[in-house]
Amino acid sequence: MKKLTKLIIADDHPLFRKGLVDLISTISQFSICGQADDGIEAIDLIKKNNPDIAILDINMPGMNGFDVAKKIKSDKLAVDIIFLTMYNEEELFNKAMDLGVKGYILKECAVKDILDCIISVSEGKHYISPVISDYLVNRSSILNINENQKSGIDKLTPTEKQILQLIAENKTSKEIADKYFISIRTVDNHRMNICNKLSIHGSNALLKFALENKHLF
Amino acid sequence: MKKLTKLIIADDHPLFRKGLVDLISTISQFSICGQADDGIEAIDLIKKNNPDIAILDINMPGMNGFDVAKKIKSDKLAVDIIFLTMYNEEELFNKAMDLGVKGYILKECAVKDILDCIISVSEGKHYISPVISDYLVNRSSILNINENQKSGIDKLTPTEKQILQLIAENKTSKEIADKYFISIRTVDNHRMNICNKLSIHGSNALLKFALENKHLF
DNA sequence: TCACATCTAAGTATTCCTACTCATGCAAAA
DNA sequence: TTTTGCATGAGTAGGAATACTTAGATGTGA
Repeated sequence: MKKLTKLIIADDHPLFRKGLVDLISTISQFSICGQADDGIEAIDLIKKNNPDIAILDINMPGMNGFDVAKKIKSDKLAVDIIFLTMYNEEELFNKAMDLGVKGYILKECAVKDILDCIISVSEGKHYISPVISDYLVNRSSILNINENQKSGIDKLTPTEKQILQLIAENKTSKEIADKYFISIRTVDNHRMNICNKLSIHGSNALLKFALENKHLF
Repeated sequence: MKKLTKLIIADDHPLFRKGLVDLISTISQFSICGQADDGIEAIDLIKKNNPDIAILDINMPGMNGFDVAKKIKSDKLAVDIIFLTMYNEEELFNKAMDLGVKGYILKECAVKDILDCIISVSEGKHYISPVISDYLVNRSSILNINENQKSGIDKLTPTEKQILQLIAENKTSKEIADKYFISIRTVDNHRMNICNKLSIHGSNALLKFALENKHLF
């Protein structure tokens, strides 16, 4: 016999909430012990009903999902969090990860995925929306389009790439020069040539570029 | 009736390869049309046998998995790639994503996960090892330990956080000063105070910190 | 052989950031 | 009320990166 898992749901769209409730109700293992319109209500419900899992919409009036997750963390409430969101932005996803969220699914996901997520989390596992995986993957194609065409790392010579690598590793021009037994002025010239080839300008432009794109070379 | 999916396997550990072959052979849908000891052999096999999926170990002598994936991409070979690796490092994972790899699993994964991965990819979907998801999630705890205790962003005043934010957005001290109608010297002082509170030193140290940690504030 | 790319190096100037010290005004807390 | 924290501003110094120019050495391919 399965252990009963108690859930609360917080979402400011009543219709969506109803759909979710209906979906979860089809599984006898789950019991919904509360529904909230916003984050503040959600926190109240969690403290009152002590659910195992809280399904939180990120975008809510007043306290949003992140605020609720922070509150749960700071108050050390024993509840696992699932974020349910419309946005698949990397920033949001990373923030959620940093808050220790157990599940992260997009509203556009298939019903099966949403159920899978709740089941996984109820079993103590993590679950991240397949679309997010796809997103992480597809990031490559976007990046490749942007960067193969726009930034043209391809245009760099081997030496230039090597130097760019070291810049990304926090090395100064002097350190690079010492490492290869060449003059700082040579490194300077390479830096300038790289800047020109990549069409980047301004203070510390190369460092910024190198840090943001080091996964590409 | 299911369509037959042809695979090739490249791994420099014969024993592991045998285990994998035996595992895959239990599923009639799959047919292994080649095995390779290293990357060069893998490329040959792919060109000769035209498989649907190539399962590549990242760590191989000569051409490694990344080299093979690059070659596949540059030669526009119509084969989906699954990376099978011992290392769950974020850098490697991100690089794999950027190469358009369809599946990414760790050797430590359960047999079921490995099969799930192959099946998913054969169905045209992506599959990323659950351990990687866990890794992405657990990164938070590591980060939180490292950064709540070590870096102490908490110690910063609101103004200092605001300035740090702008630094992360590529603003120079002058731009920040202009934006808030304050003197550059004031911004300078804030920068120095931030550096001291975070115990960071060196050229462009703040910019580096801001870029690497902007997801935290 | 000639042209071209690349690596090497130096000159000069400017801007930006770091580092440290000193000082004033304000508001909240002790 | 005095102290403390914070925001504000300036002086001075030096290190580092950008920006632009010129130029010798080397190797490759046409």
